[in-house]
Amino acid sequence: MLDNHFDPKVAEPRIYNEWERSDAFKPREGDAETFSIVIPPPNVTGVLHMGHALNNTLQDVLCRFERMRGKRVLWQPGTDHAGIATQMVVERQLADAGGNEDRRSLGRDAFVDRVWRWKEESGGAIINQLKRLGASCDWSRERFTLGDRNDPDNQMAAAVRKAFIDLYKDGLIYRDKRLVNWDPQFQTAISDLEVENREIDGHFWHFKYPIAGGETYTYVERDEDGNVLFEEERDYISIATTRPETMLGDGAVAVHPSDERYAPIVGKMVRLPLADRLIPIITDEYPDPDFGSGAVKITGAHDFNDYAVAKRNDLPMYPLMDERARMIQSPDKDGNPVMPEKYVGMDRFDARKAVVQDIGAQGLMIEVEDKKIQQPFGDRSGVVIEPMLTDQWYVDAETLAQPAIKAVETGDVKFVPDNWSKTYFEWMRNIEPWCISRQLWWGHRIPAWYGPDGKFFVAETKGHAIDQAKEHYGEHVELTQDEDVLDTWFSSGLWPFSTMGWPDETAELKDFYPTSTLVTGFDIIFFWVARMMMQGIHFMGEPPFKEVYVHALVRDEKGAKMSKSKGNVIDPLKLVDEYGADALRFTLAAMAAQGRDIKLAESRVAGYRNFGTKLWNAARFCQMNECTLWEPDAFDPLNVDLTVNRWIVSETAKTADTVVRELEAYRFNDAAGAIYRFTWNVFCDWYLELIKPVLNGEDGAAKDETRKTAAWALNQILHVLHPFMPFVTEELWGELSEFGPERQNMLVVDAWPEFDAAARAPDAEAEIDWVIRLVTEIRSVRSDINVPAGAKVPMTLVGGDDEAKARLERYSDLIERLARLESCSIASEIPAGAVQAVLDDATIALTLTNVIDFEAERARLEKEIAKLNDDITKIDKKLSNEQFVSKAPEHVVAEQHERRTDAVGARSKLSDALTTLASIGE
RNA sequence: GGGCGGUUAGCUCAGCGGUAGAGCACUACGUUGACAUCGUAGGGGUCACUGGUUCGAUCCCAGUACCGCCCACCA
Repeated sequence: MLDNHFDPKVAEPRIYNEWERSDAFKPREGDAETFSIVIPPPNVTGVLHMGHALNNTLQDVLCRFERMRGKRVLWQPGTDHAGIATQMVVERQLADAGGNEDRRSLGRDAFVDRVWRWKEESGGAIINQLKRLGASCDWSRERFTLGDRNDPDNQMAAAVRKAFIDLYKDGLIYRDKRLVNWDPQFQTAISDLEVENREIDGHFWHFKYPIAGGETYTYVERDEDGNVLFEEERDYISIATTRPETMLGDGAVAVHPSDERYAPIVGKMVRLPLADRLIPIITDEYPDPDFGSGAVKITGAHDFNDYAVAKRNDLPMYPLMDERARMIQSPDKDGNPVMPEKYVGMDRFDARKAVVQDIGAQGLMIEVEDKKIQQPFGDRSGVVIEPMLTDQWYVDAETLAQPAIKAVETGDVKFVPDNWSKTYFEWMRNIEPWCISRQLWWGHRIPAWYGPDGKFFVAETKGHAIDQAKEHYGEHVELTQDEDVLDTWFSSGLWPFSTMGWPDETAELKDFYPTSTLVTGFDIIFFWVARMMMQGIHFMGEPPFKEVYVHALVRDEKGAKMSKSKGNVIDPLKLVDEYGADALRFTLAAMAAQGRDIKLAESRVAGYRNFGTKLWNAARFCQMNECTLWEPDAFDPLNVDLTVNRWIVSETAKTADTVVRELEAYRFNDAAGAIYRFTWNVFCDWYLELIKPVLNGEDGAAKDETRKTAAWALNQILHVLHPFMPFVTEELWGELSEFGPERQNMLVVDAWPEFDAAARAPDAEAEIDWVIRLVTEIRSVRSDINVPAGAKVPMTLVGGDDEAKARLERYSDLIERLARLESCSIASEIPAGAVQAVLDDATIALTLTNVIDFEAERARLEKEIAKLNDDITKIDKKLSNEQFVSKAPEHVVAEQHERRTDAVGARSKLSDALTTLASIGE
């Protein structure tokens, strides 16, 4: 006998172990259709958050669904080494340890070893957390983006090397010196995507750059019509900046060619204050005459715009800072120092203060404006990014993007919902070269070796590089490997095929690539989806997935992004502890409508926990009534006789169809809603109530059939609900099944129910629907006029067609029970003093002489009548509109007529009742 | 500056050219042998605003107002 509650804490781990032990998550054998998903690999040292919970729940729903449908399902799991993020954690650990150790003092090998140890220590955590959620990944295939460090054949690393070398050979990877986003905290380059622009409070300093030789000019400011607003003699040009320290590296001052204010001095030199160099005033399209003074200082080596201007105009670019953003000396083309000695070694922000002060001291400060300014921050480090001129490795993303764009344009790859393809196109069509080198230690080292003169050789191994070098130099030379590692996303981009054994031609690749679906949040469309598309198409010849289901991001109840600093993080594991994994999963699925974000309210989780309990108790009821003898082969749902059984078979089939349809369209919420409503509002609320008299009655064919049907319907529920609530359904399946020797399998691998169209029984649906409506109507009336819940009253059906009468007779026992009636009968006259309600064209009369509440009854009737009047008025308005009658589709017009007839009929009956009531009341 | 979403019941959200829905919360009643993590009944919405298309608009179109997100080099 089942307990009266399901205890997820005990049952879930046990069930999960059983699944794993039975290899339920491995792709089944055979040649059935395949279905594959690669997991978005979580950071190896990460902790499961709500985003993972949603992402993996949805993947698991799909995998379990398809597995039950008989497909060979591979859900490929694994973790990502997450270069910067992980290195950062370990560096912080060193710092927190309080010793003098840091990354540099440890040295590369020792540090990397430290990170590996941290990975080994914490790397299992997130996997175990995914298991607690119920994720049905094939864990025997777990992969790590860095591979296994003890494996000399490390295939994941081989895949990365091969990808790099092939792209290099194809001219799609190159080395270049250009301005990159430099993170002074981590001392590495980062890609555009890892930069977060934030608006902060800053200042806008206005300086004077004196014209060389003390020359002056007439500065004239005009309005739109050319009228002079302001005019003065100046011996300077006014420039404005939010970053004064960069002025030390200015190469010119630029003005717009059309800017007449500065026309007199274009081509002249200004004296750069502090640095005491002469720089030219040039024209360029870049400056906006309406912004600031219209004159822009050009610091080619520390600003992306200025870099472009400097390149166009062949201006010198002076690097001003080192890797930690401390000011450094830089020579000009004649070898003279550019940086005044006093600033050398200063931090950039200290230098800023010093420059501002020194400019002021020289009387060259015009004003300081407080201003909101956009500043780039490293998304991991949180420090201001410094544009720096460095040598880096780049991927020619533009070339790789073309087929990736085309694949989506042609529909080979579909985004669901489709509007995300716009976001994808927008980015892909404007893609910039992808900087893939990182000055980190944790990652795949770049397979390039340098000769003594800086010439590099890209090769699989050092040996091969040396061979190449020998050919190049004509003699053996010592080579040193590039110090840098690759951007994490370079290896993540290979994930759909590297995890399946690429570059080897494996059976897995043949069977499971391309994958069926990618399930991901929209925040990594650029980072990951785009890169997988580019690399997948390039290396495998076809896109890595057929569909990309993009789900929402989980927010807190107020819609704020969950973040540790806000303290609004809801820990999915706490919810699992409290409500069970099934409840959390169901909540996430039910809320996965295709919007932008999911605001999670804990009350929903509690609600779905209750749903699990409801199901549990329904099963318990079935068990008590011996509805557990399910022998699917021996029972044919199409062959049941009792209307109520034919009805539940029909409703079950309808629901299963809906769930399939909705899941195939990724409408998880609709699928979840359908099975929820069926289970609770149809099976529990009505079917079980309707069959109680049969189950409590005498043994016989009817009881036997009903037991079997109930068991069957419950079984269908367990199957259809399993993808959403795998634990409780598996537990019930185990508890209620009679395990014969031939039925050893668990629900997780059992077959999804197939339904014959013949399972649908419209006549049974109509009949039971009538009973339900009748009972509901009676209950409603009773409640409205305050009939005590325990009071049993006689009911009489007056009027109505033969079918209604027949139904009443057929179900009188049931109706009496469910509506708490003393009796029900059929009469041609309404009994005196009866309370009346209308069902179709029949009148329901309740005789309650002793218990009637006249006032309540009058109020009830008046309200009903008013409502009907309202309806009728609305309908009349429509029907009297010629345009409506002539233009609306026939069935709509007919429906209005029908509704009017019904309403008028009901109104007349209720009006009569009101009149009668008035006469009694007096 | 571009782009994309959102605005529906107290809250969190579905829906969608033809009588506005769910969960939670709320109210009343209820110890009917599955279930109080429950049952029965009920209250609650001019579907942001303004125009347009249409016989008919919460739904389609345009605009407005708020809110949110993404992208972008205004020094």
